[in-house]
Amino acid sequence: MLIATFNINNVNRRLENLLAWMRKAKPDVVCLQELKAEDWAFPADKLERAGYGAVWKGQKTWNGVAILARGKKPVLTRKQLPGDHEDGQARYIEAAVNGIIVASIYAPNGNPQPGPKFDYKLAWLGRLHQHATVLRKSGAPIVLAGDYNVAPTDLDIYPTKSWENDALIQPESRAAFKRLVGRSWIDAMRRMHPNERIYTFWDYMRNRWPRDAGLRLDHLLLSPNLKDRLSEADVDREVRGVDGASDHAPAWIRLRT
DNA sequence: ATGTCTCAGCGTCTGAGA
Repeated sequence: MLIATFNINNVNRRLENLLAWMRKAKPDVVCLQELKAEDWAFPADKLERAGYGAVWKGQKTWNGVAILARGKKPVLTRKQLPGDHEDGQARYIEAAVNGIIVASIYAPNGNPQPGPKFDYKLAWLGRLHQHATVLRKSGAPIVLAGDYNVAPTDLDIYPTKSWENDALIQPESRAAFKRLVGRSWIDAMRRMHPNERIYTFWDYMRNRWPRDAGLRLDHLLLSPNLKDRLSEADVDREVRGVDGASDHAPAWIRLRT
């Protein structure tokens, strides 16, 4: 079973890119982030025609997350992260697919830092940690996939000083991610490629794609009971190079059935 | 400070967010 995460950066603007990649990669499950569409504007009919059922949580202009499943509709279990009733941002959706609980995650960017947006990012990652623990203790197999907006270590960013003050690599951001992963969750990409520089995001600015000046921000965390099923993990980098591409590429894992 | 891209709105540019 192939499970992918893809920050699409506007699902309607880039629907043709998404469908072209899906025809080629044939993922069983796709977690999407940054839909940038309200619920009514989500292209469910077109995805259905491509063979995928979907659950989604949209929002006007910003954020928005979805889970797609080939040949079936995911069974929705949650549409928001617990822990803050005031939080109306569409950054979390969770569903059961093929016996696995899958979450599509879009963590806050957190810039500029320091400031309220950075505080919100750290608090949000803390809430995710709490909820991830609840999920893990349920004993179900779980995949937490999405854009965490954290490059966990210096191996997850090209050698540079340009991002020194950016929320994506601050020690507090990295510590929050590390706490979440803890000793239980498996960072699937790192498990399969312990020492490689692997990126999932290349900023539009400053020629960063042609220079391969990327960051690894999109992660698939597996609950420990999925350890022996993980057979492959990679990034479909070429997707970043096509016309009208998102600034992220799809990251994916393969699980033995 | 800049670079890129996109969208919304007191709109054919500007500010905001990533």
